[in-house]
Amino acid sequence: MTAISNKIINRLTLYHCLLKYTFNDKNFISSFEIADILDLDDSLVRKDIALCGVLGRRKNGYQTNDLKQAIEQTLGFSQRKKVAIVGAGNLGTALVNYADFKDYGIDVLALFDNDPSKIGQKVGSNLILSLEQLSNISSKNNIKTVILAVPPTKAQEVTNYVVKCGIKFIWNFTPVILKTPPTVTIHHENIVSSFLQMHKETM
Amino acid sequence: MTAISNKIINRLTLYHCLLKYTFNDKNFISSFEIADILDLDDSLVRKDIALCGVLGRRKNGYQTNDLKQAIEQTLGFSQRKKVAIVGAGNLGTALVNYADFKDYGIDVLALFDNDPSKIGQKVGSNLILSLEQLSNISSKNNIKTVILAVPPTKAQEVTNYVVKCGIKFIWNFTPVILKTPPTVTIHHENIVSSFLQMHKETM
DNA sequence: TAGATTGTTAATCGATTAACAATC
DNA sequence: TAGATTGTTAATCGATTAACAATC
Repeated sequence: MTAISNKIINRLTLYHCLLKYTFNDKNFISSFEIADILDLDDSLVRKDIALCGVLGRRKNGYQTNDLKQAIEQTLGFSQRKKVAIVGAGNLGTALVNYADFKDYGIDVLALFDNDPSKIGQKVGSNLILSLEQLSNISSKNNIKTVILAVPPTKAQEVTNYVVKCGIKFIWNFTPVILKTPPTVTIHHENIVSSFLQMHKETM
Repeated sequence: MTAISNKIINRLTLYHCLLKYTFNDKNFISSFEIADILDLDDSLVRKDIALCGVLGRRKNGYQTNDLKQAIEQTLGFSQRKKVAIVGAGNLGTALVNYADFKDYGIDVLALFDNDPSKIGQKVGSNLILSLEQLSNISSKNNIKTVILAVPPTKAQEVTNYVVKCGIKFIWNFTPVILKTPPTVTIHHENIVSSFLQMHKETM
């Protein structure tokens, strides 16, 4: 299978948001409506939808339920993705409680920190565990993905450790460019870049 | 001036992270080194750098200080960007305390919520204010940008209100596709899309 | 029917990569 | 000098847009 490009993944999630929140009471939606609200070209929308294997009706557009399910199928929302969060600071604790993750197949199973004063405390229903336990818990639960939300000064050191624990995907919320073996996939979450993109006209 | 593309903005912030955290003790860095660590083509790196107006030395590469400052200049880190956060839930409070914002010129001036039980409480050094006060405070402080971190059910309603208050940029952390007049710039922060991009090989 | 909309091909646009002369 | 690296042009690749026949 040809991997779907990042841009297409991004647009498909936007279509999904539209279907879930904006057009949840409609039966049909056309490529023109989607294109209009998201400021895209209508033929681009049709191509994206064709990629999900959905067929429209010539006069009515696409059935919203079909389309929503097809997007979920294409993006793998029903495949559960087990995740551990490392770093129980502001961001880590916010992400533990991020309710939307569940809808997209992301299950946060554990929250780790190094700080003795935090270990043992609860964040929502999650207990903060000592980072030492990651190795054990990740192998028991087959966790391959870590959300990294530690201070920049600790980022590389903690990365080295989680890689040793067998972690294969690191969603990096620190500003540090991490070095890892080629078998590990890093995804750098560049929150500030996103802000600057919004403001670029004023730069 | 031709606006810099989103992709270039993203790469420039990554180069900046490298200079700030990884190569902060080096005097020179070559396009090959940057390309290697970020898995990019070296000529792409040189083009990006040329865009910032930095000249390298044929044998040594680029001076790290020059390059870092030029990126900051190009991306406008020293222009202060005043921001209000609307929604004092987990995410809103995490973002208020996000220390890195300052380094990029983002000043969070106020935090608003609708919930009477939250209003008046403190988050770090910030007081949670009633959303009714946004109009006043944004016009007094010339705040044109809002970070929207409210529940999906309130997203459009609150958006309508902040637009009425004169807000021109909305950084949308909700999953709802917002409708606004064309004079307002929306930037949809699609956190889950980002995760799915990382995991796409496993889809 | 006439109008709206799909599905898809061809054309265009923009971004990346390859190549290489210049030169420190 | 020889080697490394820039700066930049030309070639390629991929993504978007335009166009339109098919058809409900």
